Amino acid sequence: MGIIRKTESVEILLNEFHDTETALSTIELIKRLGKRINKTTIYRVLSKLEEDGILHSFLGFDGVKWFARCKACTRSQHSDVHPHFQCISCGKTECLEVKVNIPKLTNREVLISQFIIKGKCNLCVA
Amino acid sequence: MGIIRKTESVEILLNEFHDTETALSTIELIKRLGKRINKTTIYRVLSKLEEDGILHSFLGFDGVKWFARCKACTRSQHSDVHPHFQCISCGKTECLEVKVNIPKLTNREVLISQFIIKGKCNLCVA
DNA sequence: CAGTTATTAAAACTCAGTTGCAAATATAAG
DNA sequence: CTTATATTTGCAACTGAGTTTTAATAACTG
Ligand SMILES: [Mn+2]
Ligand SMILES: [Mn+2]
Ligand SMILES: [Zn+2]
Ligand SMILES: [Zn+2]
Repeated sequence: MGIIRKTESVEILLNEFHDTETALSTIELIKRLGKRINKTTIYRVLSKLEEDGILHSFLGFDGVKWFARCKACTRSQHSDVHPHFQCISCGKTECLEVKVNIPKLTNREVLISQFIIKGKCNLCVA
Repeated sequence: MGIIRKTESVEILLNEFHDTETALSTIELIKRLGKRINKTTIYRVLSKLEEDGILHSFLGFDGVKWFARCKACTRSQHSDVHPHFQCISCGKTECLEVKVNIPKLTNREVLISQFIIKGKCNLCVA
């Protein structure tokens, strides 16, 4: 059950993602918006936006949840299966628009996969 | 600074991994050993064994930490860069002995990567 | 065995995320 | 515009994995 009503919280959160291509962690969003929106609401709106295919999420190396805008997903079809890149220097975390090769596994059914890469981003490589 | 002394805790924990090829979560290990070893000690010994290249770790989809035996790692060289498979039915989590293709990224330095796949294991596919 | 140093248990703590519930507000009906 | 109703929100309390602190204990060294 995704978003039904266009509330202020929904608009504020959508706006954060409107400005940027990079992913945002729940922590960062609470830091930015915690005075305007209760953290419970932030978590709830984010997961509703994910259900609606507007955002997708993944876990960073530290186990914190990150969200990023979807390109072409709907409520029924989530097609954002790309790797994510996390920079150890500046923290920037982004979607990598490349195809993931999921290895052929005999006798196993693959449902979801998550590929996360840690390193130095284009701005932080010396 | 890895393991220096052969203590009972170290032996008990190593023994858990000796029996099995599959990964074990910290949660499962605390459930199994929590009456014999304090959970703090479990966490500490596990991370020391990881430093020594005896175990390697990764985060499951729920953000819980899993550990598995290394094949050919040392303190200085961790070479366990394979995907991990987590079964949604039985919970079994295992190392996949296949090569991961890390996508070529321009202007970025790759340090670590984690690839985790969720699905149904060989025993649970109907 | 005795001295030194690493390791352990226990309890308190941290912190991301969740739950329950009453108050607030968006939306639709009249 | 006003009212009814169902969704959404804020707050406070909670959960649970993992960490920190400190004093006691056990492993190594000679
Ligand atoms: Mn993405
Ligand atoms: Mn493995
Ligand atoms: Zn960077
Ligand atoms: Zn299974």
